Amino acid sequence: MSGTSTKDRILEASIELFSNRGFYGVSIRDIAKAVGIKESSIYNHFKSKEEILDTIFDQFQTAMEQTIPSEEALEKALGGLSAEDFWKTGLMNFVGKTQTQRMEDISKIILYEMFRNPRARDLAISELFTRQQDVVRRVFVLMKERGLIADVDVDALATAYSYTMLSLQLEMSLMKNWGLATDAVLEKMMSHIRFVSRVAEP
Amino acid sequence: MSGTSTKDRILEASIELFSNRGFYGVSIRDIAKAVGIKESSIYNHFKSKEEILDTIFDQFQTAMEQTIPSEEALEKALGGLSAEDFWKTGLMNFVGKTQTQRMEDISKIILYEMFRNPRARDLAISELFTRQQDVVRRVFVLMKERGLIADVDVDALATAYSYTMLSLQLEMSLMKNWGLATDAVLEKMMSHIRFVSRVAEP
DNA sequence: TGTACATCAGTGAACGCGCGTTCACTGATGTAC
DNA sequence: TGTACATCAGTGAACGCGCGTTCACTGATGTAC
Repeated sequence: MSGTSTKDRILEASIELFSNRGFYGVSIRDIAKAVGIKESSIYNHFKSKEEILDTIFDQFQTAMEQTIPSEEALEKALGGLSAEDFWKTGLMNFVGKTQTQRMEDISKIILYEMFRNPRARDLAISELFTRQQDVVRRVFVLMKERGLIADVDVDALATAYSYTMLSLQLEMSLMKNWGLATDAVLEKMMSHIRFVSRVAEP
Repeated sequence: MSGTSTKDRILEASIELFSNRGFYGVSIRDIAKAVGIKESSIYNHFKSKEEILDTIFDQFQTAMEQTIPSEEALEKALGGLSAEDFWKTGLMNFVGKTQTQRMEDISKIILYEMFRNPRARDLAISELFTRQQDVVRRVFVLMKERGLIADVDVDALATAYSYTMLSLQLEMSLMKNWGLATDAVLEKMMSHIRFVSRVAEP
């Protein structure tokens, strides 16, 4: 299986290390040790340390672009759910999925590096800030069409929803990082969903 | 004047450098060059590079604790303003003040380091996440007492307001960092204030 | 007032160390005939 | 089937470099008598 090639193992280890200590806090020797090879072997798979980061960003971007839901997918996901239940279901899927751990780690790397790495900056703007808000906005538009929410400003509603969630995700990520309890943050997320749903009630 | 002592100049330069390149991205030689002294001179003022960071965090914490407004100060600031005008005034003060540039830079350092530095983690939780929300909550309580806002859940309202602003401040900080236009982010802030005010209208 | 001494910020040279990267190599595996 | 050769992942040793920090020093300023 291709999932266990040395190249992939280098990427896995790098994501885990970079997300905890930042790109500059991790050495090629750290990565090699985590993979179980010698540092010179890394260069059989990547031209430089920078290229490892680039490859991680490439994979993230591809994965994010593939997760943009189509209009049909959104309608199907919404199904017969109320606004509140829809967001709660989405949140539980997000929290429960182990698959998102990888994406969460890469998001952390992007937040780390966005102030000095132009690629990370672009990904932060397009994927973390803009994309998330955009999907949320499309869902609210759909909900409005179906009469699930009142005739409110969907842009402002999407900002209030997604930007709050972004901060809460950051706080959640920080808690997890240090092994602290995440209950309070999760409760804040649920409470925020209830609040936004109530505010937009038809 | 004490503001131009070598020690203070080292702190100033460190804040500027750390906030742009992170603690590990800046060397003692970088700091010395920015101040205009030799690297060995740094050690006449600080025991180690780590101690510079600690001192910066100390100053930040002291400054933050001094800016907790008293109940009287809040009442006075609210004056006869409407909810919307109060927040807009606060935002313009925040954006306009050059004095906050320093605090903004240190906030950036804290966000940078909070995943690996325990002190930064504690400051992030207490000063960036909790404190801001708490002051906002107190303002909403006051507004509710005066009938300026409806009988809504002030905790949820404070979360929606302050956590959204936190993300927007992060986005603003990113834009400024790269010399990109901040108009769109500022407009999002204003629009969010209008939205929250409308939502809580009595 | 002048002299002797203490204090203190700044300096230049050096230290040991970990960094990213290179390179000649080894040994296993695949391919051609 | 066996032999010759190419390919390729992994290795150990070494490189030049920048890092944080130390240390003996210098020269200016302050203090005591």
